[in-house]
Amino acid sequence: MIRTHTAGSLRKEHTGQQVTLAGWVARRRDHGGVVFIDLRDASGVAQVVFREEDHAHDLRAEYCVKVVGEVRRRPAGNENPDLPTGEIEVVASEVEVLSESAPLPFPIESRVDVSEEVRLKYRYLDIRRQQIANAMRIRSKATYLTNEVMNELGFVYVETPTLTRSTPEGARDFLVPVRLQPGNWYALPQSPQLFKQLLQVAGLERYYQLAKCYRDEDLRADRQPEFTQIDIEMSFVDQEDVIEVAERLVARLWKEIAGYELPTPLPRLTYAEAMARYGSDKPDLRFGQELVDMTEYFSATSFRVFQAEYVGAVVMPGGASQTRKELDAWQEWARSRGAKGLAYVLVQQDGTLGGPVAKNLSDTELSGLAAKVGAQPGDAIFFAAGLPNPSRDLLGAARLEIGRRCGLIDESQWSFLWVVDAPMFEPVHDEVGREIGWTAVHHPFTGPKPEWADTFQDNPGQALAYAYDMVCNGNEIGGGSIRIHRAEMQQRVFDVLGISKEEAETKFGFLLEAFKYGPPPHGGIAFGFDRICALLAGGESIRDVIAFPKTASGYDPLTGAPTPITPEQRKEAGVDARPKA
RNA sequence: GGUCCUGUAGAGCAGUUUGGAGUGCUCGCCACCCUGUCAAGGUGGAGGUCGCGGGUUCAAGUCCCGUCAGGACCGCCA
Repeated sequence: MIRTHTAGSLRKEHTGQQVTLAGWVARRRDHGGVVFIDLRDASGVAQVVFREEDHAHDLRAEYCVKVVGEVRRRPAGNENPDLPTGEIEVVASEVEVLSESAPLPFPIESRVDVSEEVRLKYRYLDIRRQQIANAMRIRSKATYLTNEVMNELGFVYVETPTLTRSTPEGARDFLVPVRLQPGNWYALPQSPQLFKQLLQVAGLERYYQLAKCYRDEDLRADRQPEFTQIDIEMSFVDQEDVIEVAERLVARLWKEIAGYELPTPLPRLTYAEAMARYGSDKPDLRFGQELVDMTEYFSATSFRVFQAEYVGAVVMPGGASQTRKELDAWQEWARSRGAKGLAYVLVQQDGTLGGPVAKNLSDTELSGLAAKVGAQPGDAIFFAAGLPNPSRDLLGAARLEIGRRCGLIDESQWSFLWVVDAPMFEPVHDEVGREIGWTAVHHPFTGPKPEWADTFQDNPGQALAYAYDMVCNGNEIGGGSIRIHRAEMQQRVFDVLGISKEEAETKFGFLLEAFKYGPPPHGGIAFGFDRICALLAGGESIRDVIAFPKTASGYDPLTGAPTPITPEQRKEAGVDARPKA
């Protein structure tokens, strides 16, 4: 090594030692006769002092330098208690510029926000910033811990192919042309789902992998076209076994990285309960404002809007003092989510009820309303009425918006839970809204809960899946299920989904074939590793914990990918080859 | 596919409502001064395709149309 010490490790115990440091010029404070340089390397920062004969005047921000000097205690009164190395400084006797830096496209040592686009274009500079570097280290630590825990629990790490077969279900595939077989295409895996089940047939019993997954769908703040899952599958288990492994993994990650003791076993909500109380299948339990079911309360109402299959309410504390403009903005907000609007009643300070909806309600309805929904004087009550699912979705979204706007969410808190007993199927609608069949909520290999094993096909809308999602602070961070391992049951699921024997054979034939050879009962779970890291790093976006992320249009500002290909590449790749009929 | 927000010097912004000279702020950059700073300080200076194209107008950063890029959301993501 061209250095003898790292900058951030120097302490007063090193006083008197001759050291050689190597790193970057983080800051320069030039007083003419004396120049201070904050020298940064991966370990931290140390102050280097230059006297006028040392030519430090020409050093600039982010020059890469080697410095030889003597560690000494800072003169009394000049210590910096804010720095770990603040008791000492290095008096430079020699400085060598290892490489110069052009003027920076954005400041590295500063707190100002820089647009993400510029940061991503110069991501290598962005990662020099402490916050991003820290996020990278947190992710690294999470990777090590995951491997540690899974190893301790006896799991076998298996890598599965990233050039594989296109699966017509689910998300859009990224496709890769195959030069050796023009007209045929690989797909990048949306997840290793089928492989991990095959590994159960293979008898490995406990499989895991940090798996890259690829989905060609529109992006969001928490979605990238390529992302990483902690993928886990186990044989001879039921739901409790998978949940226990999942909790041990997550508990270790949060304990070692966030210093948080996971309160295991985690609380559980059924899907139905989560939807009824929070209007979400991934409720954020860090605040209250639960939904109130008002269907019964308004069962005899003469107000047309509330003569609906479902009427629900959510309370906004202090919401009665909103201006007309703010209340109109809520309507606009609801319409932007596809709703007709968001009915509201304002509870005035004297307890009387105001707002356009109030005059449509009877005296009886008005008199008990505030008490029924738990509203105090000064609050606003929002209502949604109509079909249960979209109404609850709207109220659930309103609840989150209320939580954010009213500052009800304690950001220092962690809230974990399981959401279990999700429906197995949901109806498929045609263009005019008629139900024309069923689709799997999870995927077609998800088993029914034991009590639905024999009857799910008779009542697909009611049947519950043997599935579980882990939720943290309103984010689904992992989800899994107990799989179907019997051909007979799988066939009944395909029947419900309207998948013919021939179709199933074409799409999943290799899995069904494998299941002829003594498949063990099995189940598993997959965690969104990027989201977990983002939560642990305290970031808003998973882009913060991905070294080289892409923008919302799938563009990489650094490399410029994706790019056009040359006619030669196009020809050779066989992109335009006609498949044999 | 849809809705909304944003685009002005290397970075972060103001200016756009009510059209009138590229008008301004903070940081950075360059030169000089400065021996105890740590977001150092001081003096001076450079730096602009107001995203791009078109239109209206005597005149457009500002108004209109289109387009591109970034962000957020809906659809989508088994």
